[in-house]
Amino acid sequence: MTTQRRAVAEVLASVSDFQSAQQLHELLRARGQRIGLATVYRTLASMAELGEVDAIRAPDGETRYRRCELRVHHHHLVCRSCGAAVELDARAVEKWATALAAQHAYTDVEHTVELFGLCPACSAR
Amino acid sequence: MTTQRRAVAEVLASVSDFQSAQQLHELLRARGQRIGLATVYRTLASMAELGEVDAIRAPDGETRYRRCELRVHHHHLVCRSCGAAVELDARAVEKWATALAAQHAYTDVEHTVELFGLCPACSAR
DNA sequence: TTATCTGCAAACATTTTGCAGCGAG
DNA sequence: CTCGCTGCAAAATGTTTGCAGATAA
Repeated sequence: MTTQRRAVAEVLASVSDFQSAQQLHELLRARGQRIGLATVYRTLASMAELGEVDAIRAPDGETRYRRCELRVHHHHLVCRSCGAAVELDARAVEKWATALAAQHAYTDVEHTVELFGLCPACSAR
Repeated sequence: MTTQRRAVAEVLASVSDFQSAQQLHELLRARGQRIGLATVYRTLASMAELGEVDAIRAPDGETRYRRCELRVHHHHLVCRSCGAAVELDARAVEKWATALAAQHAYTDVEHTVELFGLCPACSAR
Protein backbone atom coordinates (compact mmCIF):
# COMPACT_ATOMS: atom_id res chain seq x y z
CA MET A 1 0.00 0.00 0.00
CA THR A 2 1.78 3.10 -1.23
CA THR A 3 0.72 6.70 -1.54
CA GLN A 4 0.12 6.33 -5.25
CA ARG A 5 -1.86 3.16 -4.90
CA ARG A 6 -4.11 4.80 -2.39
CA ALA A 7 -4.43 7.82 -4.69
CA VAL A 8 -5.56 5.65 -7.58
CA ALA A 9 -8.09 3.94 -5.37
CA GLU A 10 -9.38 7.35 -4.34
CA VAL A 11 -9.90 8.73 -7.83
CA LEU A 12 -11.64 5.54 -8.74
CA ALA A 13 -13.91 6.05 -5.77
CA SER A 14 -14.56 9.65 -6.74
CA VAL A 15 -15.83 8.89 -10.22
CA SER A 16 -18.65 6.60 -11.14
CA ASP A 17 -17.89 6.13 -14.80
CA PHE A 18 -15.44 4.17 -16.85
CA GLN A 19 -12.25 6.09 -17.41
CA SER A 20 -9.17 5.32 -19.43
CA ALA A 21 -5.83 5.00 -17.69
CA GLN A 22 -4.84 8.28 -19.26
CA GLN A 23 -7.94 10.08 -18.03
CA LEU A 24 -7.34 8.77 -14.54
CA HIS A 25 -3.76 9.94 -14.72
CA GLU A 26 -4.91 13.43 -15.67
CA LEU A 27 -7.45 13.46 -12.86
CA LEU A 28 -4.71 12.53 -10.43
CA ARG A 29 -2.39 15.23 -11.65
CA ALA A 30 -5.24 17.75 -11.56
CA ARG A 31 -5.68 16.89 -7.91
CA GLY A 32 -2.06 17.74 -7.37
CA GLN A 33 -0.95 14.12 -7.08
CA ARG A 34 2.54 13.43 -8.33
CA ILE A 35 2.23 10.12 -10.12
CA GLY A 36 3.59 8.67 -13.32
CA LEU A 37 1.46 7.31 -16.10
CA ALA A 38 3.32 4.01 -15.93
CA THR A 39 2.39 3.66 -12.29
CA VAL A 40 -1.24 4.24 -13.12
CA TYR A 41 -1.11 1.51 -15.73
CA ARG A 42 0.70 -0.87 -13.40
CA THR A 43 -1.67 -0.17 -10.54
CA LEU A 44 -4.76 -0.60 -12.68
CA ALA A 45 -3.44 -3.82 -14.12
CA SER A 46 -2.86 -5.28 -10.70
CA MET A 47 -6.19 -4.07 -9.39
CA ALA A 48 -7.90 -5.61 -12.39
CA GLU A 49 -6.19 -8.89 -11.70
CA LEU A 50 -7.36 -8.79 -8.10
CA GLY A 51 -10.87 -8.08 -9.28
CA GLU A 52 -10.95 -4.68 -7.60
CA VAL A 53 -11.73 -2.87 -10.83
CA ASP A 54 -13.58 -3.69 -13.99
CA ALA A 55 -11.67 -3.33 -17.20
CA ILE A 56 -13.46 -3.12 -20.50
CA ARG A 57 -12.14 -2.51 -23.95
CA ALA A 58 -13.96 0.26 -25.77
CA PRO A 59 -14.66 -0.09 -29.49
CA ASP A 60 -11.81 2.30 -30.25
CA GLY A 61 -9.34 -0.02 -28.57
CA GLU A 62 -8.82 1.88 -25.35
CA THR A 63 -9.13 0.02 -22.10
CA ARG A 64 -11.29 1.72 -19.54
CA TYR A 65 -11.51 1.08 -15.83
CA ARG A 66 -13.97 1.51 -13.04
CA ARG A 67 -14.09 0.27 -9.49
CA CYS A 68 -16.63 -2.47 -9.47
CA GLU A 69 -19.49 -2.78 -7.09
CA LEU A 70 -20.26 -6.39 -7.65
CA ARG A 71 -17.41 -8.75 -6.98
CA VAL A 72 -18.92 -11.37 -9.20
CA HIS A 73 -18.60 -11.70 -12.94
CA HIS A 74 -20.85 -9.30 -14.82
CA HIS A 75 -21.16 -7.06 -17.86
CA HIS A 76 -21.90 -3.45 -18.71
CA LEU A 77 -24.01 -1.04 -20.65
CA VAL A 78 -21.67 1.90 -21.14
CA CYS A 79 -22.36 5.37 -22.49
CA ARG A 80 -20.13 5.92 -25.45
CA SER A 81 -20.08 9.63 -24.80
CA CYS A 82 -19.67 10.18 -21.06
CA GLY A 83 -18.69 6.74 -19.81
CA ALA A 84 -21.64 6.33 -17.47
CA ALA A 85 -22.27 2.65 -16.99
CA VAL A 86 -24.86 0.26 -15.73
CA GLU A 87 -23.77 -3.09 -14.41
CA LEU A 88 -25.83 -5.85 -15.90
CA ASP A 89 -27.06 -9.08 -14.55
CA ALA A 90 -26.16 -11.38 -17.36
CA ARG A 91 -27.07 -14.77 -16.09
CA ALA A 92 -28.94 -15.44 -19.30
CA VAL A 93 -25.87 -14.69 -21.37
CA GLU A 94 -23.60 -16.77 -19.17
CA LYS A 95 -25.79 -19.78 -19.70
CA TRP A 96 -25.99 -19.13 -23.40
CA ALA A 97 -22.20 -18.84 -23.68
CA THR A 98 -21.54 -21.96 -21.68
CA ALA A 99 -24.04 -23.99 -23.65
CA LEU A 100 -22.65 -22.92 -27.00
CA ALA A 101 -19.07 -23.59 -25.99
CA ALA A 102 -20.01 -27.09 -24.88
CA GLN A 103 -21.97 -27.69 -28.04
CA HIS A 104 -18.95 -26.92 -30.18
CA ALA A 105 -16.54 -28.73 -27.84
CA TYR A 106 -14.53 -25.62 -27.11
CA THR A 107 -12.80 -25.56 -23.75
CA ASP A 108 -11.37 -22.89 -21.52
CA VAL A 109 -13.91 -20.40 -22.75
CA GLU A 110 -14.08 -16.77 -21.77
CA HIS A 111 -16.42 -14.21 -23.19
CA THR A 112 -16.66 -10.55 -23.95
CA VAL A 113 -20.07 -9.00 -23.71
CA GLU A 114 -20.38 -5.25 -23.58
CA LEU A 115 -23.08 -2.89 -24.72
CA PHE A 116 -22.25 0.63 -25.80
CA GLY A 117 -24.80 3.35 -26.41
CA LEU A 118 -25.83 6.83 -25.40
CA CYS A 119 -27.18 7.32 -21.92
CA PRO A 120 -30.42 9.26 -21.41
CA ALA A 121 -28.55 12.47 -20.56
CA CYS A 122 -26.28 12.31 -23.60
CA SER A 123 -29.15 11.29 -25.87
CA ALA A 124 -30.99 14.46 -24.91
CA ARG A 125 -28.14 16.71 -26.05
CA MET B 1 -11.36 -2.91 -58.15
CA THR B 2 -7.59 -3.01 -58.22
CA THR B 3 -5.09 -5.84 -58.28
CA GLN B 4 -4.42 -5.47 -54.56
CA ARG B 5 -8.05 -5.38 -53.62
CA ARG B 6 -8.66 -8.57 -55.52
CA ALA B 7 -5.61 -10.12 -53.88
CA VAL B 8 -6.91 -9.35 -50.41
CA ALA B 9 -10.27 -10.86 -51.29
CA GLU B 10 -8.47 -13.97 -52.50
CA VAL B 11 -6.43 -14.56 -49.38
CA LEU B 12 -9.51 -14.06 -47.32
CA ALA B 13 -11.21 -16.70 -49.41
CA SER B 14 -8.28 -19.06 -49.00
CA VAL B 15 -8.28 -19.08 -45.22
CA SER B 16 -11.15 -19.97 -42.99
CA ASP B 17 -9.93 -18.47 -39.75
CA PHE B 18 -9.63 -15.03 -38.28
CA GLN B 19 -6.36 -13.39 -39.20
CA SER B 20 -4.81 -10.12 -38.19
CA ALA B 21 -4.07 -7.52 -40.84
CA GLN B 22 -0.40 -8.26 -40.40
CA GLN B 23 -0.87 -12.00 -40.85
CA LEU B 24 -2.86 -11.36 -44.00
CA HIS B 25 -0.14 -9.07 -45.24
CA GLU B 26 2.46 -11.78 -44.68
CA LEU B 27 0.30 -14.33 -46.45
CA LEU B 28 0.02 -11.99 -49.41
CA ARG B 29 3.74 -11.40 -49.59
CA ALA B 30 4.36 -15.13 -49.23
CA ARG B 31 2.20 -15.63 -52.30
CA GLY B 32 4.43 -13.24 -54.15
CA GLN B 33 1.97 -10.38 -54.06
CA ARG B 34 3.51 -6.95 -53.93
CA ILE B 35 1.30 -5.06 -51.52
CA GLY B 36 1.87 -2.61 -48.72
CA LEU B 37 0.71 -3.12 -45.17
CA ALA B 38 -1.12 0.20 -45.26
CA THR B 39 -3.11 -0.97 -48.25
CA VAL B 40 -4.10 -4.12 -46.43
CA TYR B 41 -5.34 -2.05 -43.52
CA ARG B 42 -7.19 0.33 -45.80
CA THR B 43 -8.75 -2.45 -47.79
CA LEU B 44 -9.85 -4.37 -44.73
CA ALA B 45 -11.33 -1.25 -43.20
CA SER B 46 -13.40 -0.57 -46.26
CA MET B 47 -14.47 -4.19 -46.61
CA ALA B 48 -15.49 -4.22 -42.98
CA GLU B 49 -17.58 -1.13 -43.53
CA LEU B 50 -19.28 -2.76 -46.48
CA GLY B 51 -19.98 -5.82 -44.37
CA GLU B 52 -17.83 -8.05 -46.57
CA VAL B 53 -15.64 -9.12 -43.69
CA ASP B 54 -16.10 -9.65 -40.00
CA ALA B 55 -13.79 -7.74 -37.72
CA ILE B 56 -13.37 -8.76 -34.13
CA ARG B 57 -11.07 -7.44 -31.47
CA ALA B 58 -9.10 -10.16 -29.74
CA PRO B 59 -8.49 -9.92 -26.00
CA ASP B 60 -4.93 -8.77 -26.66
CA GLY B 61 -6.20 -5.76 -28.57
CA GLU B 62 -5.46 -6.92 -32.10
CA THR B 63 -8.21 -6.71 -34.65
CA ARG B 64 -8.71 -9.84 -36.68
CA TYR B 65 -10.60 -10.28 -39.91
CA ARG B 66 -12.39 -13.01 -41.76
CA ARG B 67 -14.67 -13.00 -44.74
CA CYS B 68 -18.11 -13.61 -43.40
CA GLU B 69 -20.52 -16.19 -44.61
CA LEU B 70 -23.63 -14.71 -43.18
CA ARG B 71 -24.39 -11.21 -44.31
CA VAL B 72 -26.48 -10.61 -41.25
CA HIS B 73 -25.31 -9.50 -37.86
CA HIS B 74 -23.83 -12.33 -35.83
CA HIS B 75 -21.15 -13.27 -33.32
CA HIS B 76 -18.31 -15.74 -32.95
CA LEU B 77 -16.75 -18.46 -30.91
CA VAL B 78 -13.07 -18.12 -31.74
CA CYS B 79 -10.16 -20.40 -30.91
CA ARG B 80 -7.63 -18.37 -28.99
CA SER B 81 -4.85 -20.56 -30.27
CA CYS B 82 -5.45 -21.18 -33.98
CA GLY B 83 -8.13 -18.65 -34.84
CA ALA B 84 -10.69 -21.21 -35.98
CA ALA B 85 -14.13 -19.73 -35.55
CA VAL B 86 -17.74 -20.73 -35.43
CA GLU B 87 -20.36 -18.19 -36.40
CA LEU B 88 -23.09 -18.09 -33.85
CA ASP B 89 -26.75 -17.48 -34.11
CA ALA B 90 -27.25 -15.00 -31.34
CA ARG B 91 -30.87 -14.11 -31.60
CA ALA B 92 -31.27 -14.66 -27.90
CA VAL B 93 -28.49 -12.22 -27.13
CA GLU B 94 -29.80 -9.62 -29.53
CA LYS B 95 -33.12 -9.63 -27.82
CA TRP B 96 -31.48 -9.47 -24.42
CA ALA B 97 -29.32 -6.53 -25.46
CA THR B 98 -32.19 -4.61 -26.99
CA ALA B 99 -34.40 -5.14 -23.99
CA LEU B 100 -31.76 -4.00 -21.53
CA ALA B 101 -30.91 -0.92 -23.53
CA ALA B 102 -34.55 0.08 -23.64
CA GLN B 103 -34.96 -0.61 -19.97
CA HIS B 104 -32.15 1.81 -19.11
CA ALA B 105 -33.22 4.34 -21.75
CA TYR B 106 -29.96 4.09 -23.64
CA THR B 107 -30.17 4.86 -27.33
CA ASP B 108 -28.05 4.11 -30.34
CA VAL B 109 -26.87 0.87 -28.82
CA GLU B 110 -24.33 -1.46 -30.30
CA HIS B 111 -22.92 -4.54 -28.65
CA THR B 112 -19.81 -6.60 -28.52
CA VAL B 113 -20.29 -10.28 -27.91
CA GLU B 114 -17.45 -12.65 -28.59
CA LEU B 115 -16.47 -15.96 -27.09
CA PHE B 116 -12.87 -17.07 -26.99
CA GLY B 117 -11.72 -20.54 -26.10
CA LEU B 118 -9.74 -23.51 -27.30
CA CYS B 119 -11.15 -25.46 -30.19
CA PRO B 120 -11.33 -29.29 -29.96
CA ALA B 121 -8.10 -29.71 -31.94
CA CYS B 122 -6.12 -27.26 -29.84
CA SER B 123 -7.58 -28.63 -26.61
CA ALA B 124 -6.26 -32.05 -27.48
CA ARG B 125 -2.68 -30.82 -27.73
C1' DT C 1 17.77 -3.16 5.63
C1' DT C 2 15.55 -5.17 1.89
C1' DA C 3 12.27 -6.17 -1.25
C1' DT C 4 8.98 -3.60 -3.69
C1' DC C 5 7.29 0.38 -5.96
C1' DT C 6 7.95 4.60 -8.62
C1' DG C 7 9.28 7.86 -12.31
C1' DC C 8 11.15 8.70 -16.43
C1' DA C 9 12.20 7.80 -20.92
C1' DA C 10 12.78 4.61 -24.33
C1' DA C 11 10.79 0.67 -26.43
C1' DC C 12 6.82 -1.65 -28.53
C1' DA C 13 2.88 -2.98 -31.32
C1' DT C 14 -0.75 -1.75 -33.95
C1' DT C 15 -2.92 1.30 -36.81
C1' DT C 16 -3.26 5.78 -39.36
C1' DT C 17 -1.73 9.43 -42.37
C1' DG C 18 0.96 12.65 -45.74
C1' DC C 19 2.49 12.73 -50.02
C1' DA C 20 4.42 11.71 -54.49
C1' DG C 21 3.77 8.51 -58.11
C1' DC C 22 1.18 4.68 -60.46
C1' DG C 23 -2.79 2.80 -62.61
C1' DA C 24 -7.67 2.01 -63.67
C1' DG C 25 -11.39 3.73 -66.27
C1' DC D 1 -6.47 12.70 -68.73
C1' DT D 2 -7.98 12.51 -64.23
C1' DC D 3 -9.14 10.85 -59.91
C1' DG D 4 -8.51 7.40 -56.80
C1' DC D 5 -5.42 3.77 -55.09
C1' DT D 6 -0.83 2.41 -53.63
C1' DG D 7 3.64 2.31 -51.29
C1' DC D 8 6.68 4.04 -48.23
C1' DA D 9 8.01 6.10 -44.30
C1' DA D 10 6.79 8.97 -40.62
C1' DA D 11 3.52 9.89 -37.03
C1' DA D 12 0.06 8.82 -33.77
C1' DT D 13 -1.84 6.00 -30.08
C1' DG D 14 -2.09 3.20 -26.24
C1' DT D 15 0.58 0.37 -23.43
C1' DT D 16 4.77 -1.92 -21.53
C1' DT D 17 9.47 -2.21 -19.82
C1' DG D 18 14.50 -1.28 -18.14
C1' DC D 19 16.72 0.78 -14.74
C1' DA D 20 18.25 3.75 -11.06
C1' DG D 21 16.58 5.89 -7.11
C1' DA D 22 12.82 6.36 -3.57
C1' DT D 23 9.88 4.11 -0.17
C1' DA D 24 7.16 1.03 2.70
C1' DA D 25 7.56 -2.57 6.15
